[in-house]
Amino acid sequence: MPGEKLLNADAVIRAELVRAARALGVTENVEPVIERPRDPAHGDWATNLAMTLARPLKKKPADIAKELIAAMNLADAGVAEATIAGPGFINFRIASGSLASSLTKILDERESFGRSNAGKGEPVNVEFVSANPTGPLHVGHGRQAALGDAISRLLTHAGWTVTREFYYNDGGGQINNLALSVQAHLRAIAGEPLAIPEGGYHGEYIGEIAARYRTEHAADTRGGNLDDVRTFAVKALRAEQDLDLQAFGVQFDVYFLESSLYTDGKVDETVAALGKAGHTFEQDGALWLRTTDYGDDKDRVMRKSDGTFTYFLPDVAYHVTKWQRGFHRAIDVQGADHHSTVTRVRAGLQALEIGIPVGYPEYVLHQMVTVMKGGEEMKISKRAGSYVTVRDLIDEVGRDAVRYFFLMRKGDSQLVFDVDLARSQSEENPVYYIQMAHARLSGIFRVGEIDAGTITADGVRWECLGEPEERELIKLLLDWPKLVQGAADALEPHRVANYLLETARLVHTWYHKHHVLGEPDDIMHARLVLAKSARIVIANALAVLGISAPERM
RNA sequence: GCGCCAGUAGCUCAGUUGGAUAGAGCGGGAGCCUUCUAAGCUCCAGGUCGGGGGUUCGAUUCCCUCCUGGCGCGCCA
Repeated sequence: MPGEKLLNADAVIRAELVRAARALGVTENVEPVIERPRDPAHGDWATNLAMTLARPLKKKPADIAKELIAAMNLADAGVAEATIAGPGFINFRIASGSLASSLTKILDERESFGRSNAGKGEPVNVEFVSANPTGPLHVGHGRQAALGDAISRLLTHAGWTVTREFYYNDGGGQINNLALSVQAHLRAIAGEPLAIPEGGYHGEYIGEIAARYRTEHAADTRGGNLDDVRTFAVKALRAEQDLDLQAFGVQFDVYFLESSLYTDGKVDETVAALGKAGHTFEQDGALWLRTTDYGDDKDRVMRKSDGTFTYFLPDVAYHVTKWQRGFHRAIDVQGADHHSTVTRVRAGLQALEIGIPVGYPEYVLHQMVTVMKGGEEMKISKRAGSYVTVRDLIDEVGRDAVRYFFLMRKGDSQLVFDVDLARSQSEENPVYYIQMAHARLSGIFRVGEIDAGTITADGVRWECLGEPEERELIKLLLDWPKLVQGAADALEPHRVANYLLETARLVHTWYHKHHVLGEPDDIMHARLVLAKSARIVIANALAVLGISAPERM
C-alpha cells in the first residue's frame, strides 16, 4: 500500500542511504539521521549522512553527497527530487500526490491513528495527586492531576495497560492535626475561644466539617471522641477531593490507603525483611536503614524512638506492594519538593534484595506553580485559606483551559498560571485557538451537509492537494504517530500541547486561504479528505490531554 | 556548604535527544470580513540562547567552571 510506505518514507530513505554508503565503500556502522527540515524550502526530509562520512572517507561532504545520491534508488524510496544544500545536507522532496496519499492511513485508522503496541499490553502503575486528606486540592495537585492523567493516556496510547492510583497518607501525624483542628472548632461552636493547635489547619472548611459533625454526632458536640472526629473529617475531605477530581474529569482505578499497610501487616513485614537483609542498625533508640549503601547522602530513620514509623518506611512497603501486584513498571508523579524521597525509596527497595530494578519506580517531578491574577500572586482562597485550590481555578477559567495551561509547559519548568490570560481566553487563549480549529473543520461538513463518515480515500485525485499550506499540514499530520510515541517514551505531555498549537495554526492558515465547499468536485473531495484527516488528528491529540473537541463554538 | 531543577524576544515558555537564517503565544505597531465561524488571517518590530572555557565539520543542546533564581538537605509528609 503506497500510504503505508510513504508514511515510513524516512525509514525507506534511511535504508537506501545505508545501501548507498556501503556502495561507497563504508564498512563501519552507518546510522544516518533523517529529519524534517525546519524550513519547508529545504524539502520534506533531510539527512546529515554526507557530513558524518566526511571524516572516515576523507572527502568533502558535498562530493560524498553527490555520490550517495547517484548510488540511491530514489524512485523506490518515493523521492521526487534530491538536492545538496548548506554544509552538506541532502534534501529529499516527495511528490505532492504521493505525500497526500498517505492520508489514507489516517482515514482508515481514525481514533486509532497514533496508537501503537509498543507497551505490548504490559501493566504500568501511574501514581499521582496522592494528597493528604487534610484539605481541598491545591494548584500543585492540579498540575499533578493534569500531568498524571495525560501521562496515563499517553501510555495507554502507546499500548500499555495503565492503572491510575491515588495513595492516601491517612496514617500519620498530619491526620491527627486535622482531627485536633476540627475539635478546636467544635469547642468554639460550644462557646470557647477558637484555639487551632500548633501545626493545625486554618481553612474555612474545617469549621464546616465541625458544624456537620455536630449535627451528625449530637452526643459528642465538643468532639471528645477524637477517633470519631478523625474518621469523620477524613471521610468528609476524601469526598471533597473526589468532587474536585470529578470537576477536573480525572478518575482513578485504585485508592490505596496508607493505613491498610499497617492493618495488613505490610509495614512490619518490610521492617523484618530489611533487618533480615542486614541493612538496618539501631542508634539513639531508633531503627535506621543504611541508605548510604545505595547512594543516599545520609542514613535514614525508619522507626522513631517513640516506636512509630517515619513516612519513609510505609512508602517503601507501599512500593513493594506495587511490585508484588505485578507492576514491573511504576511511575510516581510528584512535586519537586518531594524529590529527596526518590533516592530514599529506591534505596529501601534495593535493600530488600528481592529483585526490584535500580530505577524502580520512575519519577516524574514537576516544579512549583504560582498563580497570578491582576498582576499579583494569588495566594488566598476562600475555601482553603492560605492557598489556591483546583476548584478555584476551574471555576475561574474552565476545565479545558486549566488542563491545557498545566500541560503546556514541561514539568521541569516552574509554571506561572496567569488567570487573566487564561480567562481573557474568549479572545486569545491557546486552548480555544486549538478547539476553534477543530470546530471550523467540523463546520465545513455541517454547513455542506456532508456526512464525514461517507468521505473516503476512494477515487481521490491526490495531486489536488499540492498547495504549500496543504503539503505542510499533511506532513505535520503524518508526524503525529512519532510525536505521540516520543511523548510517551519521555513521559512529556507538553509535546502534545505544542504539537496541537502548531497543527491548529496550519489548519487556520489553510482554512483561511483555501475553500472547500463549492470548489470543483475533485478539489472539493481532496480537501474534504484533508479536513477530515486534520479533524481526526486534532481530536486524537486533544483526547491525549483530556481536553474536549467541540464541533461548534 | 551539598543535591535536584531552571536561566532563550518586553512577559510566559517551546526548541523533535548535536544540525541549515533560534521559534510560538501574550504584549507593541500596520493591514484583512458580499464566500465553509474575524473565537480567524497577513505583515512589522523585538535576541550576547546567564558569563567564560572545552569537545567537532557544526553547540541553545554534551563536558568543566563561575553567576542568578526556585526546591530540598527532619526521629515532618
